[in-house]
Amino acid sequence: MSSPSRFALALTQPGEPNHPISDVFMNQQPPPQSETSKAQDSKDPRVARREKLRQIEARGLDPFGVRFDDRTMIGRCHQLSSEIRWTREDGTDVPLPDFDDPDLDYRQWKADHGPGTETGPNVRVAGRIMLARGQGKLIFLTLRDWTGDIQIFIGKKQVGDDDFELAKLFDLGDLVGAEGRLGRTNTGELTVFAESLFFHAKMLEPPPDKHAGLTNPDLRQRMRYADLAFNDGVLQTFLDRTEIVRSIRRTLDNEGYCEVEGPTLHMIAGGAAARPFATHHNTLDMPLTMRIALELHLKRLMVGGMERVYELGRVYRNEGISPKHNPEFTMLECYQAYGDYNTMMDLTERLITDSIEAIGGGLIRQYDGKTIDFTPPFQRATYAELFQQHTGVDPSDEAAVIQYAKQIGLDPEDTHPDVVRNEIFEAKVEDSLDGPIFVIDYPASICPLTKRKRDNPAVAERFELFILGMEVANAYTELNDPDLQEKLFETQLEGQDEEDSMAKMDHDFVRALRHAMPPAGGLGVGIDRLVMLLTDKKSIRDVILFPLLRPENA
RNA sequence: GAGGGUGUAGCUCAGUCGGUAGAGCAACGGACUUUUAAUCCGUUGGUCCAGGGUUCGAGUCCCUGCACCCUCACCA
Repeated sequence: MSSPSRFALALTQPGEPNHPISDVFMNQQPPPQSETSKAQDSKDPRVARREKLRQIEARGLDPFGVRFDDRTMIGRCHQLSSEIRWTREDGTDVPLPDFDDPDLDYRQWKADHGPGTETGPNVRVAGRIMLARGQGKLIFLTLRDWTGDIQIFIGKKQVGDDDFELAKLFDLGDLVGAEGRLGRTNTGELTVFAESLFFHAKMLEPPPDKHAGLTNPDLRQRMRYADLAFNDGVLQTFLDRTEIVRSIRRTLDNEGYCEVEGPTLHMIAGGAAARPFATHHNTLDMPLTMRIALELHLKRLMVGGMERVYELGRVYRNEGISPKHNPEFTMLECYQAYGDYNTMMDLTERLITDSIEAIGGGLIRQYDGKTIDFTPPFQRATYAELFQQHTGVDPSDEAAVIQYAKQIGLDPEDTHPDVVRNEIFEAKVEDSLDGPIFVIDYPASICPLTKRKRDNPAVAERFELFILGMEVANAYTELNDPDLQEKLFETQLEGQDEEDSMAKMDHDFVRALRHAMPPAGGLGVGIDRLVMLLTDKKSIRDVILFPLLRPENA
């Protein structure tokens, strides 16, 4: 976080002038007693922080601050550094040296070019104290807001005895403010030379290790606020996630899509194969499930005339937790009337390349030490081709497929041949798909919501996008034939448990299709996995702010 | 669900063969007006995840439980 964030909007802050807290806040109340005063508490760093809080109050300041207007965001300070001038006594400006040069000795440079004076714009910054270096009657702080870090110079002579006493009550993690001139220290570091100080909020808990941060993964997830505040890059990852989601909305909005909000409580958890969370409505005395997909309601809307429609929202699947699975996760589903799965392939590429543009870093990216080239068009290959390539077995040769399944330890008995094929595909092909690659044309019987190819009803017009073995997107030419849909809902594939089936009878959905849904392409994207890939994060928990955890031990 | 790993100071981590509980950072006291994870001197700080067992003696060995991580299974 030492470089300014690309969250450009945050660099300016609306507001009115305000006043140092000492002018507007006079707290005459006695300081509150700390909750406990047991002997062992003297060992606890929290006690020292409570004591400083009391002393801040005793100085007539609110240890939890007041409004602070006309703030200069720290990223903006870095931009304003170009306004720093070095003026000789004769009034001429000397161009400043290159402060990025690690060998620069600014003290020497000033001696060589002086005598003169450095001037710079006045700024008012606020943020969290990340580092503090005391040096007698001097204190250096490293202050961080969400646009970057900057150093604050606090000299006893410069801020006065009063503010210097206040600065001695600062702890790592406190939120403070400073007003003063922007300039450079002898080493050339951009610095706010404080003339007055402000106190905004006391951190009463001890901060994590100032260098290592909070590394305990359990604590990082339970105390995400501390993870965000003290671990480098965490905030940026989540800001990147926001940028990716914004970009996806922008891309779809620009293409004329309309965003909607479907119900999250479903009577029938359809649209995907997954176990749902069960819940209950009391007044209606009715069992309900949390949605596992967005699909069936968005298609109902296409029947109603929403020709380009999408929803970007949370779905819930009551299944295992792993580095790639969280019980609730974010899906995008979008549907385009009169399109097909090829339409959605092109759209998928635009959604991803636009997202990359939004967070920067280029189309060729690193993930876990591997390189992913997102330059479109992405590779395309059929399911059957890849099957043949990776297994050496012709997927249309049923006997050979069964033979191969037994060979790799699968049990093909009483199981539909397409399910067997797919188990082989998942076991032997998916993991080696580095991609980005569109796998197209799936066996029809495992795709009950997908239109079949006109010339080959055994194949469904479906693709999945794989990147480094991870399924990122899934799309169909949507099945809009109500009679076939009803039939597919009735067909339970052999060897498949009911809860594993995507085909759950939904009479209302079939009735909707009977009102005529236009031929359409539909796409689903796992947003969390896309964010993982674009931000180089190995665990879905690193891109979900508050992943599901077991309750904390008391 | 199975296997493996981890759990020690506020944080990050050592802890040998079973023999008085350690370091760095943070905190507290002191020196220092251009530092950069500031430095230097000094001090304080422990339910060794929980419970049980073996033992003269357990952070260490054994059993049970809990939490987290990893791999696998499940899960498009």
